[in-house]
Amino acid sequence: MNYDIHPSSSTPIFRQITDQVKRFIASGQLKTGDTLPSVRTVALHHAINPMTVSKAYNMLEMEGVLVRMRGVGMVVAERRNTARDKTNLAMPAMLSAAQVAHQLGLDKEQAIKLFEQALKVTHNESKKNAD
Amino acid sequence: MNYDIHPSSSTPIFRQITDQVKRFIASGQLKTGDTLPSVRTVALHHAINPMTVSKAYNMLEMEGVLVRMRGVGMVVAERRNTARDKTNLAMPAMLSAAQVAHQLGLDKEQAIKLFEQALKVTHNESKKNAD
Amino acid sequence: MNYDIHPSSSTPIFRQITDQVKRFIASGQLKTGDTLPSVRTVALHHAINPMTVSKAYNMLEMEGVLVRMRGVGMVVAERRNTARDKTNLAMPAMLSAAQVAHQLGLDKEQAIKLFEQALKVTHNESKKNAD
Amino acid sequence: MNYDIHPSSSTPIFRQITDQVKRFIASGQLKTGDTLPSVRTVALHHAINPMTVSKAYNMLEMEGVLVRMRGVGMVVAERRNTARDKTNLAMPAMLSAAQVAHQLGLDKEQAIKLFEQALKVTHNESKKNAD
DNA sequence: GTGGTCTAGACCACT
DNA sequence: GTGGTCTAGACCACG
Repeated sequence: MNYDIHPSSSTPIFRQITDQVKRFIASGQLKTGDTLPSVRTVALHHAINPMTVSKAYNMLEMEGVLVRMRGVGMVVAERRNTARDKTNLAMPAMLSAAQVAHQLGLDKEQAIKLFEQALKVTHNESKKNAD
Repeated sequence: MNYDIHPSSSTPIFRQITDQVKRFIASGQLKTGDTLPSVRTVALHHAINPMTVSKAYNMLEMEGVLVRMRGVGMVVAERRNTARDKTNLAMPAMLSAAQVAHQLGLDKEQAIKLFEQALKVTHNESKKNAD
Repeated sequence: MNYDIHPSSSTPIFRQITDQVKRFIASGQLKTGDTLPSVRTVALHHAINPMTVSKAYNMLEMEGVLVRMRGVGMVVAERRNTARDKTNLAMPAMLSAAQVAHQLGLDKEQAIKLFEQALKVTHNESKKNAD
Repeated sequence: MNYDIHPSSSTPIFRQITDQVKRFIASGQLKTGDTLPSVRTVALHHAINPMTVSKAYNMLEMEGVLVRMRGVGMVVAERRNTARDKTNLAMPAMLSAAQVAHQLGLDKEQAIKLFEQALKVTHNESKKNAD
């Protein structure tokens, strides 16, 4: 289970982490009781500030997504209704991609073609990272 | 031609302006050679600072969307809408949407279905704004 | 005798005119007593504001380069020492080109090669305009 | 690493900064990954407004010269100095120098001779500044 | 600690 | 009339 961090992205790093944790839970890659990678591990692995990771985990704890277990670390809290979660979590990104396509005057077919390309790229990337 | 400014929004005012100008151009409401409302006009009309408007116009000039014509104002630049340009502009948003879909464990069909919904929503939004 | 005006250039239009008039005189294309194209002609031909042309001519008159003759227009004033003038007039542009080349880390040969290309382009342009 | 700021110069302060940063990079005093002096530091040190410095850094970021690293500051971006890039960057200045030469009636040899002089001057200037 | 955004108001250059 | 530049000072987000 690896985070995909882009330090130069316009979205804050802590936001990238919280969003991805939520998505991993919704997709079932993280289940209730699973422990998350430690703050130190993540910070070292991605060369980012531990405070940033800690902040992300804290926010997830405050939202009730994670629970802090002494001596263990952060673990995934009780599972929620994932079907609906998935849509809710996916829509913002979908909408912004759709908006961009619309502003560029792309028609439906062109937009979907590009999106399919992006899916392919993403799929390949994740395989590469798994090595 | 009026901008829709929300000073309390989390997206910076200058960004709201740049986005809308791009949208106006993409939709054909602004065509090559058209002059934009002057910095002062916009600033007075929306009770915002001229610098803010100026910054927005400036960025659009640097992106090649507008051209500054001395003593005239900002003018819509020649549109060089290569297919390649469009792809380059669209890919970042497409990739982030694809990443979200992938991390949620959606398969290709589900992802595209959500994307089509987003396209529909965006389409309707733009029609509403045109009223 | 045609001016080469670039309204979108960063150097003001009136400056472009004054500089070119001086160069034409230094090169002998304009001699003492020659009349310059009228403000109206220039303004119409290049689609610029007559006030701008007038301002340029006025500044040249104040510098003693031109003389205003009633009913005739602006005529070239007494001739100056052109050999030295040429160098003085040419150096600023040469220096800025040299500076750019230097900042880009080009060596002497590369810089001169580019400059020769530019000379060729300029030469061809002027032939085209003469048609 | 210190900027040389002349507030009374006719060239805008932000431009003085952008030019110098580019020069530092071209000369190797700043290398990929180096962090620049912070906006506040520069502003305090030269008694100028932070916004002015910020604007300069911003423009360099948009040009791809710098990269903004969150919580770290501005960092020199990867240098992709294609020969083609260089030509594109150099040509405008070359063309305007060539135009001047042409309008002064200089032939190719004379023009190149002047350009070589300018190169020499520029070269000496840069050595002087390096002291 | 870093940069980003905005305001209010001034002065300048160009057309 | 147009936009450009700068100042002084405030508040925010991120790491």
